[in-house]
Amino acid sequence: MAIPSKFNASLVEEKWYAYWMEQKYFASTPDERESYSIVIPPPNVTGVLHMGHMLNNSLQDILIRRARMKGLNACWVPGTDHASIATEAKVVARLKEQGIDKNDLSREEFLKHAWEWTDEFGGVILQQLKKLGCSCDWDRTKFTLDSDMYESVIKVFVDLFNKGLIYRGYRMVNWDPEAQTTLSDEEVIFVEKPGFLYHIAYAVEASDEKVIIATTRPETLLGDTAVCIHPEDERYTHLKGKRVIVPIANRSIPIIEDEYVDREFGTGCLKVTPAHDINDKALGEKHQLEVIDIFNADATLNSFGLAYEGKDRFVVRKEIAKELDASGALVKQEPYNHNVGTSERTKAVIEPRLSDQWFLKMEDLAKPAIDAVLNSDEVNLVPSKFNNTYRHWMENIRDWNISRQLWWGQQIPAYYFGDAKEDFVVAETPEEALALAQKKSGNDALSSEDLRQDADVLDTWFSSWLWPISVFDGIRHPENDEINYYYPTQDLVTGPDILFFWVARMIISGYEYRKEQPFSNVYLTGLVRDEKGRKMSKQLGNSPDALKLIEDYGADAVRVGLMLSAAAGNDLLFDENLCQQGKNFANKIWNAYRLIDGWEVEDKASPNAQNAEALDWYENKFNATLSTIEDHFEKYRISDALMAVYKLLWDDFCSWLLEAVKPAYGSPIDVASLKRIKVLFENNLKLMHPFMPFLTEELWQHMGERSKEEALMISAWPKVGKVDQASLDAFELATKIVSGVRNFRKERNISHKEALQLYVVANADQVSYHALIKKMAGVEEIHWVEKAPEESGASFRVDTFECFIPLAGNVDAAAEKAKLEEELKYAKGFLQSVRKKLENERFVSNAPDKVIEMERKKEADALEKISVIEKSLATL
RNA sequence: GGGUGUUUAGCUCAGUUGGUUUAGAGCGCUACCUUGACAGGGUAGAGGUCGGGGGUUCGAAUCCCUCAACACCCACCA
Repeated sequence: MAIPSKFNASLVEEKWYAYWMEQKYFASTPDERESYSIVIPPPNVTGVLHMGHMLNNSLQDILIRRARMKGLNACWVPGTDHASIATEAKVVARLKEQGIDKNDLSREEFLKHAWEWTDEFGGVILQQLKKLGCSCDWDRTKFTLDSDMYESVIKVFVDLFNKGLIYRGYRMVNWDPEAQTTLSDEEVIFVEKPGFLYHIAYAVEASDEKVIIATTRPETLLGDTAVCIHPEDERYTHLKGKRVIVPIANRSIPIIEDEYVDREFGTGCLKVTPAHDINDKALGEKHQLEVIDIFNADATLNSFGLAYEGKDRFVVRKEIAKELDASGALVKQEPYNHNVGTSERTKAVIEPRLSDQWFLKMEDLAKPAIDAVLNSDEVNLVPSKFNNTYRHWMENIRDWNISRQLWWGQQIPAYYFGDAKEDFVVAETPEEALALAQKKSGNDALSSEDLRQDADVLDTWFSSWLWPISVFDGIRHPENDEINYYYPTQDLVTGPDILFFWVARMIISGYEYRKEQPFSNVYLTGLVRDEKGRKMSKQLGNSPDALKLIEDYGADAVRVGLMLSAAAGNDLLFDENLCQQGKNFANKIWNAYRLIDGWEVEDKASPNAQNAEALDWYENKFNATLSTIEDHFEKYRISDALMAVYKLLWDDFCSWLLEAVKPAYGSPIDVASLKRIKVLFENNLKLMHPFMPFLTEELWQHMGERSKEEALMISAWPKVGKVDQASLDAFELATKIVSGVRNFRKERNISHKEALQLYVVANADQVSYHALIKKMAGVEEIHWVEKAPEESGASFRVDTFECFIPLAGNVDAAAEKAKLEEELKYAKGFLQSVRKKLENERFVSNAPDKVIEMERKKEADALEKISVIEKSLATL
């Protein structure tokens, strides 16, 4: 059967994926084997596969496939996240296109639209992961809003509330006026924006004097309830106890004193707006100031905005500046760059706002999670440099604002039954809530009609922080077989950008609800950047279409391309050339198979010398490499592991082994050698399979008739065999001789086809792999001699052995001499550097014996080499 | 402002507690070869005073100090 000379990925990928699925190879159920589980970082349900997903899911697939082959019960749980803000924003935008305003809909109507959207686009990303070859147990696919997952979240909320860890607080929060919801601190991105520092004069009451304050937000002066000076600022001492008039508003407010004021900044005089600035709020509380909130939820001004009511904050800023200028109150307006908080999702400028929110107390919860990473090593961050970042955040952790003013999410299970602040109960169901409310109010007549559930939903992360537990239903049924079997999971692969959002919180919930870490290792990938080092983004348009890449290069090639430059924790500069390299590699392996497959077989022939030598060596080399690969995997050096496989296959297997055993054209290979080669090739395929699942499965099936139970993906990972280091060293010497001869040919333009005679000044038993040297170097005969023959020819040196090749034609004596002299110069220089050390008494007396011994050996070798070169020079 | 980390060949990176030949890999580059697996191939080669300066040591890419550039995280002074 003719096999095409190029590997065509598109012809095999779908076939094998379907086959693996049919055979249920991805599925896992608890059994007597040891478990190995990974939970996927759930992508947004409406998301589309991008390079970051490709990277971390390739990594997860590599880990899970290897574990599976190692005989562990491997389980990779896939799923998606409802991503409350992002999804709700998309749904709102879509409704807007259809001419529907969210505010005109009831909660139920809106949720119906949101579910329609989810059903339509949701899970596309999971289908895309299949194209990449991901071996997830799809039967276990979870969605954070599935009813069981929803229930788990509610149960946890109620539990934490009952433990006194969740509380309701009137706090200043980050308000996104566009999404009209609260954001956690982590969702606020500070961006440096150009603005102005406005110097505004406030008239001192009952005086002609004015006091100048500096602000970047003149529009908030309508909410001012004090002006603050530093108590020891002599410039303002005379103003203590006086009052000033707020321009425009014409209100009288007090001058207060606080050391919070930085005397160096601006005018050293600060206006205080407790409703709209976190620091001002603190000042306001301290000095018991009035709070005037001037904004509506959409950041337009409310009735406190007076004439500006209904206008947007940024419009008002300009107009107020104008009005102040007109009245002479605007003293100065200088350009000033400052950091402005913006919403991660909507990019809107955040408005600090006071409102009722739900909070989770974090300090005590965080303690076991700090210990797990920093002391007990129950959770291991890879690379460990993130430990410091983790510590810093965890030790300064603040209470988590978990409520969001959205509809898409788990609705907070708090039920209000009266108007007083404490007239509410928290319960898993409305029925339980009613009972609790009746009890709390002492009013048995209270009916479900009288209960009003909190309108807010929970932060998305409040459901995903339970992910490793809830996917195994460990919240609702803490003793079920699955959670007991699969939890804790082993490895988590994700980006460092969600170390706090998600990873830290999962560790926290793990200890709170399972008394155990959720995973042992966290592999933190880097960001995928483009070849110029820029972050990939839609705006820049520099993010390649992930699916197009798979189409163009094949999934295996893209996986290899990504892994080649993906050291843990380091950003990777993605270059499409890497996919090309992956594709070339796939093709190389494909052709290695074609070669083996095309050989004629001779039943009777017994292995010739170089076949036996080469095969023995490769078995050895394979084991040595496997052992380093295992070491790389243990340290999560995945790209190093791949590189080791890459070199084993390309250099050792193809360039040395196959070239060595390749029969002459038209000649057959002996059956024994071929059999060994095939076994070795199959072992190679196993090592490559986690990286290139499709190609390897295809070739595995070509290797022979296989029954269904013999798919490569469930075959046994090779075990590290014995490594004979001396034999590997001997092979290396042989390859150096081969290289020497090749070099010799190249320098003199001697064709590879022309057979040469090789003289080596050595005993035959000092060098191994004679047959292999002859074949690979195109040498007809190796002569083991005591001294180079005195005839026309040229020499070269390998280690301390002199090699000589006679040449019938003219030898360029001058060129040979120059070359030898160059070599001599190097050897002498080297000798000198070694001797410098050895002649240093302090070195000899202080350095360990082993080091000195090594230096002496270097010296002896150099001396011998020098003498060999000098002898050669003399004969010229 | 505080913190963490990075800086080694043209590019992307290794270099494990300072010492196995005056630094390694992959890609790229150069020359040549190649009509019997693969031109997406082969063989060989060039290319680095390990960011600058100082120090410790018999010995430093590796440890210490200092400077510089870059990256990320945290906080945020109106």
